[in-house]
Amino acid sequence: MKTKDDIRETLINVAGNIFSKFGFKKTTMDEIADAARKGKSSIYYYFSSKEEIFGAVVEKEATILEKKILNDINTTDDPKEKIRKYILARMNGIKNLGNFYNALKNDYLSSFESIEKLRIKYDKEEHNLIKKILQEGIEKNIFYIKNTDKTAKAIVTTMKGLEIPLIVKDNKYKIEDRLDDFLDILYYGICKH
Amino acid sequence: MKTKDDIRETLINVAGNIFSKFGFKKTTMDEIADAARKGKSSIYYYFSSKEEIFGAVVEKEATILEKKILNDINTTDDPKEKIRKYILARMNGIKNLGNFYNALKNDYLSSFESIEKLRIKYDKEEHNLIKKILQEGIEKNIFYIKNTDKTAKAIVTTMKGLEIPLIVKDNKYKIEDRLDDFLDILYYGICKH
DNA sequence: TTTTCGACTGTTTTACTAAAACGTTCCAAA
DNA sequence: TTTGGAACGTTTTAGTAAAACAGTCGAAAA
Repeated sequence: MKTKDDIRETLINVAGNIFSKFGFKKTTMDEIADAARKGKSSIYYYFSSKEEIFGAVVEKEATILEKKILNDINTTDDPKEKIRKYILARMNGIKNLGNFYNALKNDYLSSFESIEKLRIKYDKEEHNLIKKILQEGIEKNIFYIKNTDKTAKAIVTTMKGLEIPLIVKDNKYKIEDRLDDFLDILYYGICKH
Repeated sequence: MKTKDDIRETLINVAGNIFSKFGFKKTTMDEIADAARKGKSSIYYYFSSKEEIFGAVVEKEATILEKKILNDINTTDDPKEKIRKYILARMNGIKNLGNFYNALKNDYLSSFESIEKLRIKYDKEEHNLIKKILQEGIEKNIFYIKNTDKTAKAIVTTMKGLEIPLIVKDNKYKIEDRLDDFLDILYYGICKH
């Protein structure tokens, strides 16, 4: 017998499939209900609104991405390599999460408060993770960084810049091709020493 | 007596004011004509289409920005300082040019071919300018760079990332506050040496 | 000859409306 | 506890006639 949580999860998966295809606005509660073989109003027994079920979908995807990233960076001990793996995993994840993010943007120009809160939460986690890698690099005597907080901020912002071609759906853009040029600057800078 | 070119330029200025306020789509040829105290069809004596006069406006603004940038970076001989001045001038310029760029984006999702060509042209000029500064730095024994072309590409991409908060109109965002953290990484990297 | 513009053309946008679809609630049944 | 049919108020859509639009033309003014 299926528990309440099981059905909730099924609904999240079903809804996720439809949302990723049609975006938030063009997905109707009826469609989700039909695909889940339920009555439309039954969904309201599990979620209080369309926005809430969408938020649950996004949160699930983000959690999967986070796990994948953490897993990837733990395949190495070298902080330099960790940063590399981090950026690669993140960029590849963005391609998928970007679907949801974009779907939102195109539907409503302003996103929801609940999603915005999620974004801020993951931004903070991202910042802390980078910071941790940097500190690890300092301890291992590999990095020399005056202010890990500011440096992490700079790296995160730069990474967001790298992401744009992905979100704008520039298909010919290959991260791997450019990543090493970036890392080279990030690690060693351009000044003589 | 005003020459044809004089009137053309007046029209560009008048149109520029209106375009920057209302964007491409919401600006009508009648409005431009009225503001210039001309009949609408007279404008077609100077420009072949609405798109052409818009292109002329954008080109003029871009040229002004380019002059300002070139002027700024020539106030110093230090390549490091040149890059700093370049980014500052560029970012501040984007705030204004962003008006036009955004106006276009919000009106039509896809921009015009003619504007796209301009963008590509200025992207190339930007790349070459950065490359020139880098080479100057190498000659002066300040920079150590394996591949100036790839490095210039990396810097330009990073700069585009820095621009986003400006285009998204994040008013509290101050470039100056973060610029030096970026430059510190760009110049010296994060690795011990 | 160079420049201007009123009148015109075909197309696109707007303003309006009624009908359909939507998210959400309610409540009785399972 | 869980389900879904019916109903509610709101939003979106489809359709349409009128207005506004970009662009043309040819005659007149400079």
